[in-house]
Amino acid sequence: MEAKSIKVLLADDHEMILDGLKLILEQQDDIEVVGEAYDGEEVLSMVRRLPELDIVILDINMPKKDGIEVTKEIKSTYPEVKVLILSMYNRKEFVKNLVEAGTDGYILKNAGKSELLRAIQALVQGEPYYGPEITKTMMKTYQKSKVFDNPMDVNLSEREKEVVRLIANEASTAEIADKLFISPHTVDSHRKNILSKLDVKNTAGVVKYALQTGIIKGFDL
Amino acid sequence: MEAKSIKVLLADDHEMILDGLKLILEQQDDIEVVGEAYDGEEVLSMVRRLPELDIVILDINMPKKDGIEVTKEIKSTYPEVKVLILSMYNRKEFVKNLVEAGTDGYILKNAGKSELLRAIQALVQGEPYYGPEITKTMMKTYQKSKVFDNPMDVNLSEREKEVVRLIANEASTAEIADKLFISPHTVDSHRKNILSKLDVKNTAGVVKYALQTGIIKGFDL
DNA sequence: TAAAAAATACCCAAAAGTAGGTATTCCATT
DNA sequence: AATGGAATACCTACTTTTGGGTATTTTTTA
Repeated sequence: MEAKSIKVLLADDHEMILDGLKLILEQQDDIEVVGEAYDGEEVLSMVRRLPELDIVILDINMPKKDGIEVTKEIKSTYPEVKVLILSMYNRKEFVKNLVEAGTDGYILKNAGKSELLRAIQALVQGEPYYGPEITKTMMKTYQKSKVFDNPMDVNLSEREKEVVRLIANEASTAEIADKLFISPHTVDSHRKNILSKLDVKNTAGVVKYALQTGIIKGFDL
Repeated sequence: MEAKSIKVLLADDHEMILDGLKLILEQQDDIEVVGEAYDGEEVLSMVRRLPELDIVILDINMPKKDGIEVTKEIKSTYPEVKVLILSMYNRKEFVKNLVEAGTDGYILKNAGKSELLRAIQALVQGEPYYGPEITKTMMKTYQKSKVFDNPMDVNLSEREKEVVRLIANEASTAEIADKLFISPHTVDSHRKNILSKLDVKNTAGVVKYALQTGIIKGFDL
């Protein structure tokens, strides 16, 4: 007999995905969806208000506060609440940051329903769950970066992120300098630092990174 | 009483989304999911094999053949089958191309379950259905482009798409020329044509377009 | 088969980005 | 008080991209 059902909070800014997930989970008689949120801040306020919450299922790219920040805040205040990340992408920096933030699980959206349920079961039993693709990514990264010599933090400063956003919006160095009220020389310096931090070769790499990590949104027609 | 249920074919390369959609639709007693596909070619072969199919629900970004191509092929052979596009993005070129391809409906993934059902109902009654955001996009574009003077086709040729992919993968003009066994001059020409076709200012714009339209995948760590 | 579209290739010049430095100031954390 | 990171700014030099053309060949389509 089921002692009590697993209480889940869902967060995704795509309503349809949210609806779908909800149905998948509600089909299970040992899972109960106790809340839904559309952005990071909403998640946090709901976590505060919901006692006995077992699992929070988070999309990485959410308005207001992204999955990484939300995870950190949840884990610092309610470490017993499990956090499962559901993401479209599989970028090494993501995985790294999320593991550091204290995520308990991470699966891709192109995983199936069965994997989702497996992940949830793992989490309630206190085990972490990382999907096979994620595991592969971690392995690769682990092999390459000899862990010790290069800490290689891919954390851009706020200013750098600002520059990245402008670059991705097709601004030139001169235009960026204008908008930020700084010298073009400085923008150049930022660009150089960004290239080396992200380990990309040129603007193309920066833009790709910006879109993939959600530093800029895929929307803006 | 229901004369007969609406037969739907689902296509999306993200299994979880597929599972979710399936559940949403199967909850409705007048809708029947008669097939699921993970890529464009699969969709086409299923459409051929499934008689009496009413609606195909398509993601734009699919492996092998994208939503636009699939729509065109379906519409040319089976014009009575309704095509509903489900997309993450709302880019004006998308909407334009899809309308031209003969789509019957287009909604965003951040629309809700209710809108999905409404769209399906509209389609079976022979009416087109475009979500509110899409309509807004169309209005905007319509206002700006005085329709007559600039045809402004945003259809990149295959070769151009190849170049775009390489650009987005951080290749320089010289490197692209090498890989494609053509002169750097030619690559330059392609770049220029791409910039003007996409109406973007620089590489950043090209990469953004590539990612947003799925010309390149968000995956490749 | 004629016309249009796509792919190819080149020219010149200007603008922008990349790569290697150095250096100062400000701010936070030890 | 000191170390270190972040932001600022400049220098030289080289590479790449962009913008303005023109032009030939191949492929597609009307």
